[in-house]
Amino acid sequence: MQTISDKIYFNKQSVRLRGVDFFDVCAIFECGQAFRFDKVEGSAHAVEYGGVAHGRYISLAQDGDEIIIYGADEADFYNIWRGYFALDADMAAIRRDILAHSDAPRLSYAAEVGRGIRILRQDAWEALCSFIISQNNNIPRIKSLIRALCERLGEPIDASDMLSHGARATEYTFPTPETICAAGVDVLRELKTGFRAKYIYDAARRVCDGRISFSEIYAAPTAEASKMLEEISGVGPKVAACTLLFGFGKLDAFPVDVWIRRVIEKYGFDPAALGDFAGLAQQYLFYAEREESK
DNA sequence: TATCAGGGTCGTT
DNA sequence: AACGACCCTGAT
Repeated sequence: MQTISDKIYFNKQSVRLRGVDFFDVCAIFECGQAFRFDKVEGSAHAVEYGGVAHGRYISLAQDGDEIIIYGADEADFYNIWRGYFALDADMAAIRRDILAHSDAPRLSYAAEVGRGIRILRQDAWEALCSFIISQNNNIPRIKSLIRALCERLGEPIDASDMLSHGARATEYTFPTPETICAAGVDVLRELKTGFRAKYIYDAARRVCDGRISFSEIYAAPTAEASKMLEEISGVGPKVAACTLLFGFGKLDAFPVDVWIRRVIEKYGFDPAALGDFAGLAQQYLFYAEREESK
């Protein structure tokens, strides 16, 4: 197991890590991989983001190389958050591998801009559903649609002790495929998901009746896993790649979206043969391009 | 107020 | 392989 950080301190409701490198809370949550975390305004820390993942509300604060996870104890840290935040990944080695596969100046630049990005290990169903919603949509609306979906069909979480960390008194889990099946496609329409309603419903149906098997997708190589996901109506190569990258930990998945097309066009960037960690390279390029457009 | 575009995909040529 | 349609809304 890779060294997580120099020191870890556990309290009843928080975990503090010191000496963490390649970890930028702002970049992690602003690079468009997770839609349920928001910046905590008026935080006592330099940066703090709060949100729900794996059925729990937490916030992640950062001051320099010190990270604090609020709302987590030692058991949660080892069972959930160490993996979720990829704290066991050898980022230096991964970055060396990426840069050894391509000497494109734009990539080395973007890898510096996005130095602190980590690919979060999100729940597979949540990732699938979220990136179905993301198609032909903008990030603010994607976030508000997902919030509405969770408030309507998710389970309430008592987050009253996290109010000072950006939580509402009640937060909601991401709804299961079973819940979405039971609710029906009309509920998804009411939430104004538009033409995506039938796609979300089809995905839920296929997961519930076993036509989509997450364990088979996990076991399959990325190209085959993508074909399995593409059986779902409304899932093409891009949504499948995002699902595999963020929900199944397949770091070689390389989502090609409008921003990456732009990078390929503008810089003559060649995305072929980026290696086993192409997905992180994609996040570097995506993040750098979007930051520049602001 | 009007128009464009948004982390794409589908159905039709 | 190319092209328009698609729900709705954030941005200009």
